[in-house]
Amino acid sequence: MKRLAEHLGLSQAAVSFVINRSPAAKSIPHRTQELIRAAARELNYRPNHLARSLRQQRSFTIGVVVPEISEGYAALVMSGIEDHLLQEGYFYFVVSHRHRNELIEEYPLLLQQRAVEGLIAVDTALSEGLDVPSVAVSGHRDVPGVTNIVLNHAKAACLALQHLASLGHRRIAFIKGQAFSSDTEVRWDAVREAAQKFEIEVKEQLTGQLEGESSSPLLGYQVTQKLLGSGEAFTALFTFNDISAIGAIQALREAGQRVPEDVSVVGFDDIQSAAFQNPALTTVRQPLREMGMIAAETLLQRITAPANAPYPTEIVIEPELIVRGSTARLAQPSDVR
Amino acid sequence: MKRLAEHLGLSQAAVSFVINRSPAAKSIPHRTQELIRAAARELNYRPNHLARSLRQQRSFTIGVVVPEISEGYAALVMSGIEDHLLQEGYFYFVVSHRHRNELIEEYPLLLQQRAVEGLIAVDTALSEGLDVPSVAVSGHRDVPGVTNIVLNHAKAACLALQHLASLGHRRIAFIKGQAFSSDTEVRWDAVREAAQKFEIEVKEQLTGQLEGESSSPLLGYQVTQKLLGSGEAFTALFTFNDISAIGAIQALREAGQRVPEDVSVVGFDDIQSAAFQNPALTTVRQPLREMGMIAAETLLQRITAPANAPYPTEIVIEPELIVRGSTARLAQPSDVR
DNA sequence: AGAGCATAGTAAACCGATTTAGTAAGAGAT
DNA sequence: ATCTCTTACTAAATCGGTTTACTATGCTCT
Repeated sequence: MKRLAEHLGLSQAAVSFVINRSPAAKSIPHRTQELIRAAARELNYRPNHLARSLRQQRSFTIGVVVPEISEGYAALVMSGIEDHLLQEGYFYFVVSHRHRNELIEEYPLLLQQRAVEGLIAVDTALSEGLDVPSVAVSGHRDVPGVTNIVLNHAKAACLALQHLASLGHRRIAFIKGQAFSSDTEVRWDAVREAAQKFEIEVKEQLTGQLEGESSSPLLGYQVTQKLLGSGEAFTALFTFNDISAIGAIQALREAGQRVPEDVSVVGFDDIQSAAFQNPALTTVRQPLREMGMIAAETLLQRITAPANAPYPTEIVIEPELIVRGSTARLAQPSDVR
Repeated sequence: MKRLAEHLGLSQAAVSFVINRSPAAKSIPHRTQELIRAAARELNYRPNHLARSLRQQRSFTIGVVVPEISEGYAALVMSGIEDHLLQEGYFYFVVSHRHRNELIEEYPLLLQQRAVEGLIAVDTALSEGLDVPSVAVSGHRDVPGVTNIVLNHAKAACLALQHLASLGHRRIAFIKGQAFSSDTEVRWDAVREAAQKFEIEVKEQLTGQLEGESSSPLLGYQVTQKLLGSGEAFTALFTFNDISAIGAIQALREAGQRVPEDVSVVGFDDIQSAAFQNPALTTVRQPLREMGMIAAETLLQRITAPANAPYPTEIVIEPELIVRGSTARLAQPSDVR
């Protein structure tokens, strides 16, 4: 920019006014403005965003914290976030912590050092004391300064169990999420409540839990093998997510159970490949992309709002049941009394 | 930092020397250093990364350009990139262009404005005239300043066709990638060459092409329907990627063909869910995560190397054939003469 | 005593922009 | 002729650090 100003024989200030169409530019005649713009184009001038951010104390950058990138869940949310963010002229940093606690603590601080104007945490518990507005997708802890975007888990559980109950299922097995997943606890509470409502017994031996960091179908496969080995019969299985449902179906098949004839399976999330499984997965759809978009939108609103303006602490998203081929009516009720 | 210096009764320079452990700090006695560090900890001082980047002309930031985030392909590569980058203290911006040309042009410029020290383009053609070192994953155009990371497509095609040929298949259908995908052309050339080698005829009516922006199995489903409608019989299908293979299998089934008994299907990529399809997908594995890591590693090496140092223009990655359940020996040779 | 050197710092320039406060020149009003 | 107002800018401060060049003090050696 210094070169530009010199080349034009003007001051940097004048150039800056014109380039930024700042109100101060009104005192600069049209002809000069044209000259400046032409020169900028000719010299291929692009303002240095760092310098601008430093001076204006506006970086137009936000930080996104996710557990890991490969996961269908985070990728979908990110794609929604990105959609809204780039459209509004913001860029974002992504960091993934792989559930390592020291990283979960450290990354938000590092991001703030990099002058992000806000944070979006996906399936990650944010600690207190952040200096910037934050949004937590699937956040359930009540942290000052954080807006939680949560699914209506009560409804989600009802949709799934109602569907299974209406097909005649009473002996239902469940797969809970990993302990570190934010939704695990809330969803499990919702499931138990819904089960009570539909008078379905939740048996200890028929509840498994995903274990392990990765998000591979293998985890669901292993838990399902355990459930099958418990000796308790079941005619339906409600899994924590679609990925584990895929593994579960594999395990059921290998044990000689047909899906959905012998065992119905309901997944969760509705990831892209859910529709193209064989059989296609019946699942509780979380609108992950939309949740990402809403997260970004909410965050930007909070960033541009006055510092002490009130903000929502929770935004509830409605789930939807997508019925496909992995659930079917129970042929002969197993629950004969 | 100004506050810190005042609070200590020292100059900013002294504080800076100590905080950064710069060589100039050697003239500052241990006791004072301790004092400074203690105060920094106490006041919870965190240096402003923008200011630092501006002065040092080092942002420790790189830009990653991808077609879209939801795709399994890009997500896997990104996860490899992230792994290496964060470990080395770099952060990165992600932008996705969704195959819109003006964005493909514009984003690298915007990223450079944001002072990225390098670019990684995933399945995206970089234009010439970039000011920073760049790496293109699956880049095939020869652009000055760009290191291409490419799969050995010749080998990939051989692996797949050799496998099919050894199972007795001669009438093989092919699904090419979308025109905008960087690998499409190179891979297709490799396939034709390999076909010649194994004396397999590549018939016009038995070659389809994916069409459409999205990366859903639906695309593969539609192309396969066309292939089935062509009237030409085939006993094997080699698809452009696993996603389309999944759709293809669906279409084959609906047309009454069993996989693998009637038609063998070979996919490409080996995405996570490939192993958990039913039947599990035989596929040519691209080590996408490793490719991402290598891309990041190469880029950082180039960034820290002297400006005019020589750099690799191409790094070739070897594919691997993963045989699973979607391919089988041909029961009765269809190619009776 | 004076030169030479190490020690312990500091003042000020600098990175590349934005922004505030101010100025010089000319026009119009009185 | 002088005052005021507008026009068309400019000088310099600023953002928050890093870095270069320099200084003041004390010690050692001859």
